[in-house]
Amino acid sequence: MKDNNDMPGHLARRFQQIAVAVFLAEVGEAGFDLTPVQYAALATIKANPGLDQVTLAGLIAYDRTTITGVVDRLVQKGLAERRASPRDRRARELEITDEGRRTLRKITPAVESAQAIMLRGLSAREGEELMRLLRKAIAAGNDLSRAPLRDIKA
Amino acid sequence: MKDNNDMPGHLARRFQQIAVAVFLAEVGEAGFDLTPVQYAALATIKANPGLDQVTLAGLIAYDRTTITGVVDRLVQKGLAERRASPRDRRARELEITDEGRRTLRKITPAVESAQAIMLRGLSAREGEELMRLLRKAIAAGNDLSRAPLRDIKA
DNA sequence: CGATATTGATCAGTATACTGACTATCAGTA
DNA sequence: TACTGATAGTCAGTATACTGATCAATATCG
Repeated sequence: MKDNNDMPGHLARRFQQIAVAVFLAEVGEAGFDLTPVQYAALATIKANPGLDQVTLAGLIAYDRTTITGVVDRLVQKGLAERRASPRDRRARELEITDEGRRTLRKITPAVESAQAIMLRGLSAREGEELMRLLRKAIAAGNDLSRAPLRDIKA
Repeated sequence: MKDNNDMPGHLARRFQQIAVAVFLAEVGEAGFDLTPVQYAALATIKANPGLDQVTLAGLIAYDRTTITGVVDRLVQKGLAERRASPRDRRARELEITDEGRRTLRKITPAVESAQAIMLRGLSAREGEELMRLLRKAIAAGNDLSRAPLRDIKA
């Protein structure tokens, strides 16, 4: 039988598990309580003020049913605001708060240090190559998950 | 600000997400209802008859609190058995059932096809290189998660 | 031997992810 | 305009993962 170590699926799970643990450890040591998912959502809200939840989900490849809870927690922590859209009464517009901006700014060193720690077993060249291969595999499989990455609609 | 695509953590999450979706789709089409996690656990039980839950968790790098539920579901589906250990009354010995063996045998083609689909954007050489780099990064970060990979105790 | 530490398993609580269903709303068309 | 289809958001239910706690049993050491 094939070993676990020959299964890309198993390696994917394991690497992700380590990535999350490292992120939480670094960010926690810096005094913040933010998950990788919450961080990415908050950074994306800041970069795209007023976007709705479906667009946010598409930009970071989250499921639309997951994004509800993530935004709930960002709002509850005072980092983001959710308000009804004036143009589409189904949609909610998302906005980062000043507190959210402050948090993002102060948390950045911890986030970048976490990304480095995840790759600490690899040389700089290998780290680049790993990211290139992941990007390529992900691009080819983007539509295979329920939550594909999507551009902002024109 | 750094793009998501430059963050190994984000790429890890995305690749894993696709890997799980592909696994469930392939296995589902083959007529089985087994998650990647359940599959790995069942295959490991088969390869190590009579092992206890902590050892199982270590062999596939699962958290010990997660393994309880996974084994619950394997038992509930009739694929594995959990019984008290005669040597250590705290421990549960795990055994695969005939039904579990049959399922493993019949599911293998779907599992292997899933592993191929995950890498379909890459050449064979690139796929090998991706796995090598993941293994290397994982080895260096093994102890950073709460559920590190562990050998069977001597 | 007895006190202490460790270990195997489980539980409660929280946070992703997903399936599938549902409501409200909007868009396009006959 | 009425009908149809699509879309935004949410909810209930299930399955990983983790934190931290607890209980029972074993191991270790003075």
